[in-house]
Amino acid sequence: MAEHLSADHNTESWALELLALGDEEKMTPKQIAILQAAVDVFAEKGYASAATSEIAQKAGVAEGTIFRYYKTKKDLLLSIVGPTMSKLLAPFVIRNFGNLLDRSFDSYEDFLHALIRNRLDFARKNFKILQILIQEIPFHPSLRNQFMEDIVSKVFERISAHVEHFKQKGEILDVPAPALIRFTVSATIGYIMTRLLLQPDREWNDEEEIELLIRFIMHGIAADPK
Amino acid sequence: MAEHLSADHNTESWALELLALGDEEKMTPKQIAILQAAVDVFAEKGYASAATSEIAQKAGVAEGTIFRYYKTKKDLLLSIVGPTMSKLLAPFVIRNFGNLLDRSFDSYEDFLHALIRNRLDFARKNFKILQILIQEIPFHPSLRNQFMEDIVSKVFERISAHVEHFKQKGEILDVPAPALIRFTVSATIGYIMTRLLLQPDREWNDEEEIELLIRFIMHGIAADPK
Amino acid sequence: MAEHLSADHNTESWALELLALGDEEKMTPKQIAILQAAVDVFAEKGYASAATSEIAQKAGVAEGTIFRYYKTKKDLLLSIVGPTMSKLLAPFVIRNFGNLLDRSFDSYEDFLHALIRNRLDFARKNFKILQILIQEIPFHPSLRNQFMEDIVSKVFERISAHVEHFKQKGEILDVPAPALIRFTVSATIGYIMTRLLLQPDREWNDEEEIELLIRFIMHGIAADPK
Amino acid sequence: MAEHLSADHNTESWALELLALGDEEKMTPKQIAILQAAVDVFAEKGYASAATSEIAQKAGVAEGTIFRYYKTKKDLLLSIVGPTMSKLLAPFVIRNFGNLLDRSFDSYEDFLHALIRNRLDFARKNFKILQILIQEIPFHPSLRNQFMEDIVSKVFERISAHVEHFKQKGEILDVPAPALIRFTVSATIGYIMTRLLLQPDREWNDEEEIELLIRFIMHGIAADPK
DNA sequence: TATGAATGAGTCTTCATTCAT
DNA sequence: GATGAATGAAGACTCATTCAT
Repeated sequence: MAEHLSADHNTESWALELLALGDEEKMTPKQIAILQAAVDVFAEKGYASAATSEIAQKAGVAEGTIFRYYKTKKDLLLSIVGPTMSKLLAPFVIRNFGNLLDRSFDSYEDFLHALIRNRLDFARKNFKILQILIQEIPFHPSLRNQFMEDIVSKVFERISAHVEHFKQKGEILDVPAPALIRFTVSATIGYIMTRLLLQPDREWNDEEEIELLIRFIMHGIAADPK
Repeated sequence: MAEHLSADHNTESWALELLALGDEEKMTPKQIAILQAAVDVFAEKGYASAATSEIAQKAGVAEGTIFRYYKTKKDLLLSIVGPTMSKLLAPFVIRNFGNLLDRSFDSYEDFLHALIRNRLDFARKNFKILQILIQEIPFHPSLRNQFMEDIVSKVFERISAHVEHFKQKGEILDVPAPALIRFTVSATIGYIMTRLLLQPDREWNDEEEIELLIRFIMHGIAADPK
Repeated sequence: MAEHLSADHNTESWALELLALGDEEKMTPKQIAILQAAVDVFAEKGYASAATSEIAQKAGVAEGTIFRYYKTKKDLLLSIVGPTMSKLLAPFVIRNFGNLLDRSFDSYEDFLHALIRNRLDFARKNFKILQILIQEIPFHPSLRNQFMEDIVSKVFERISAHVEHFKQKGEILDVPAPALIRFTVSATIGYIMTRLLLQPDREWNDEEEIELLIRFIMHGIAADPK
Repeated sequence: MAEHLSADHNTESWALELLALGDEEKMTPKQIAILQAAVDVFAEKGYASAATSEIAQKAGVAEGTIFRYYKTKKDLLLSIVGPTMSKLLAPFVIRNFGNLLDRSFDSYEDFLHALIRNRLDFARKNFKILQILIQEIPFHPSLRNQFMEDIVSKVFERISAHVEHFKQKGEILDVPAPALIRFTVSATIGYIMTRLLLQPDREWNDEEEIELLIRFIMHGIAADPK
């Protein structure tokens, strides 16, 4: 699992291997143009305010062409956010053969480091789509369900395994896992959102910030707890 | 400041005093009905997909009546989220006469406790409006600006004052305030969102959870912090 | 029943009394204009090829106005043909109190005479709508069912009563009623359609033609029927 | 003429001989498939609501292929109903060499019998196309003209010849031929439509029904006219 | 003040037809 | 010949907004 949570340049290579089906392979240039234009317009205007005519124009195709590839505007939305939601989940559901898990990370710090870097890279690469996803989840039951059932519960389950593992090793507090996970994930998401959404133009030294964040998560912000 | 960050029953009393102008005073019953209906429909459908006709129907007024009070649909939106955005900010911008701040909280823990309780109560009371606000901020420059300039920067500035205060007292780590604040706020928002949005139906013991959260923020999740 | 099958100038007065609800009373001038325009365009182009924009234009209203009165184009169609279908049926389902039936007509000829005149007048008055009705019945299950169940079977049932009555009186042949009715109705419809549809411009002496038709129905076309 | 009005198994043999040009000879399998699919879809949906894409799919050809054989959708329609309209007319326009007519039928009853059987068989074989034809005649002037000029007037003319013949023989009433023909044809069409369209699932004894129908046409429905 | 009928621009979607392959 | 991707005009329908009452 260390591999698919690594933050190498090919971070998402596993994803491509796993999810390539239906992705931008086997797609015509026009279809790719439609998808990219749709991502842009959905992100800028929001799904409901996005006009298929504008998407078509940005994609350089006739409006009717969109509907050859996607039966409805909603299909277009789902074909964008659906696979990304799966990719969001992917690194957590990779099968860990044998007891790979045990040897995966030497410490919770290492796990955190890989997790944060990996998801930061993922968010950077899929920024607009994630934006669309977050905006639209409340209004599309299918998305909402997929998110709650697949993402929230499965990610929780997987991280839970790690957390319990390190709890048993005595590395982290023996308190309920949900609270631990919520805290960890909140801090991570908070960093990523500030980094990419709130202050994208600030100069960031990611490595330092992540080290600091991990220190916060592990030891808090209280001074010298002696 | 202790007062306006307290979580008493009258938590928002200061808000009423400060922001009453334009609020539900001096409003006709019809206008109040319109606002309430609009909040419901905006929250359920999203601004763009909300029909003014549905709002009118739910409010029990004629379609045209809405436009007597609000020139456009967008005005209606802004009249809902604008004041709430101010209220979101309010507890942080209350003038602290003299050096009230110094004596406000005995410890950062106390400050955190008041902050979390207060904002949780606020979020609970204004749940739907906050939902609308978060949904619409990306699509309305006026909201976006108000949020970035008023909320983000001013809240940051105020919390920053507290943080520096406790940093000088040697209670918290001498690291850049932005990271400290981001971490604190992320953990707080993460709790509130889980509490109200992701798992509202779970049984929550808020007092215990908040205590645990503060312990996390202060001392992290590592076991045996000696 | 002799009354409502009479062919007086006020032939349809009973219908107005019975079916006035929802008819052109309580309608705004615009709604009436829409209905009339729709009848014209549906009859001329057929339902599927009729454009709501053309109906709006002919009615002198905005296109959106149509949809204030009729949720869909199909609703508009049904609101036109539905009531007419009921009126088509009406003269046959009037309650005949007591044994009114027995005394209604002195002979089958009298009955035929009233029937033909009455339905000819009705067809003349509702020519376009009947045209639309016939065109659209095959493609709208709701119309089809209404037609088969209400019209065909109920009209059959009512005429059947008359036929059996005169059969018992020894006026008409003792053969299965369905064949008798089919024959009578076919001859009647054939006359009406030739009269109004195939050769509307020919000069017609309706009274003579109807007398001849009744003679055919009663005694056939063979010469010297001794 | 007795031949082409007979109801033998090869009833339509004359048609094939006469109208084979442009019919299913010299046609590629694809073209035949297109025609058959078009008949099905036109009959089911109506011409205006039929999608060429659906026809192509049902025919197992590409959408573009249809337009290789038929320049427009309307051409496709006309190529279906046009020849059938001719066939509808055919048995009446066969040249009767010499005075064949005189010896054709011994009686008007015989003529009627052949006519009814023949057209019933024809209608059964061409049910869907006749359905399409009747539906579309009002909306296509070319069809309308062809129908009014070719069918109505020519069929009238031919039958008229028979009628006059039997009138002179003293077999049928000496009243205007149009009324006689209209009556005869109405009764015939009424039977065929009931038989095939209104109650196709009922058990029919065609021979008996036809005999009864002829009796009605010849002698009416009045009991014992002595 | 409040109404709600009326508007018409704008939306998504369909589909006959074309044309490069 | 045969394909099917691409087109774009046209269609049904929605909805924020206006205005006479």
